[in-house]
Amino acid sequence: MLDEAIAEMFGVLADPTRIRILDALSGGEQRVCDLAATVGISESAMSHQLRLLRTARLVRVRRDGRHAFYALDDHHVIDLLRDARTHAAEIGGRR
Amino acid sequence: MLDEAIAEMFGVLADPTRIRILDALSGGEQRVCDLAATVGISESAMSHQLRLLRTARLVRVRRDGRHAFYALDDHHVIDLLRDARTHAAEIGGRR
DNA sequence: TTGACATATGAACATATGCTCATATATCAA
DNA sequence: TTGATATATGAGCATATGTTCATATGTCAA
Repeated sequence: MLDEAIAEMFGVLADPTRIRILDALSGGEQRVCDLAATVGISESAMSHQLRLLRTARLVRVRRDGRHAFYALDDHHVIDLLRDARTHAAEIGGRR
Repeated sequence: MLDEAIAEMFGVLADPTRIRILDALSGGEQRVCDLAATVGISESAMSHQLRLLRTARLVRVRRDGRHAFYALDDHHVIDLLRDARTHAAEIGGRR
C-alpha cells in the first residue's frame, strides 16, 4: 500500500516541466507568474502543476496579498533530485 | 535536457507494480517467473515491465540457460527508493 | 528432432495525464 | 466601488501508459 504512495510521488516527479519547476525553486521561493516565465509555460498551466506538487507535498505556499510564493517543501525533495541526477548522469556516461 | 532524462527515469519508477518489482529485487536476483508470482502479474506483463526497467538501467539481467535472472542495477536505485520511502512516510505521518 | 518450458515482443484497448481555453476568486490601487 | 492584476480551477482534447492476448524466439530433455 505504501508502494502505491511512493509510485504516486514518483509520478508527480515524472514530468520535465515539474522537474524544471523544482529546479527553479531550489534557488529559493518564487511567485507563480515568475515561475511561469522562468519555466516557459502559461500561468494557468503553472497553477495546475503547482497544485499537483502541493498535493504531493513537494512544495509549499506562502501567501502574501495577491501573490503566492512557492518553495520546496523539505530536504527529501532535494535529496531525491540529487540522487536522480547522479543516476541519470551515470547512465548518460555509460551510454 | 537533463531534466528530460530525469523525468523519464522518475516515470519508470511511477508505477506501483514496478516499485514492487524493485522491492522484490532488493533481496537479491530473481527469475522472471518467480518475480511474476511474487508481484502477482502475468509473466508477459512482467517481461514488458522488466524491459522498461532494463532500458532505464534500473535493473540488469544475467542469463543462464533458459532462465533470466534480474537484479537491481546499482546503489542509486536503492538510495532513491530509500529517500522516496522516507519522504512518503513523513507525508503519511503529517496527514 | 520433438515437445515442453522460459522469456520476449507486437498489436490493441482502456485509462491516465498535461495542456489550453474559459471562468471564478481574491487582493490592491484609484 | 471599479478596474486591473495574481492565482485557482473545471471542461475538453490529444497523447501516453499498462495490461492482455497472440505469437515469436530460445533452451533443455527425451
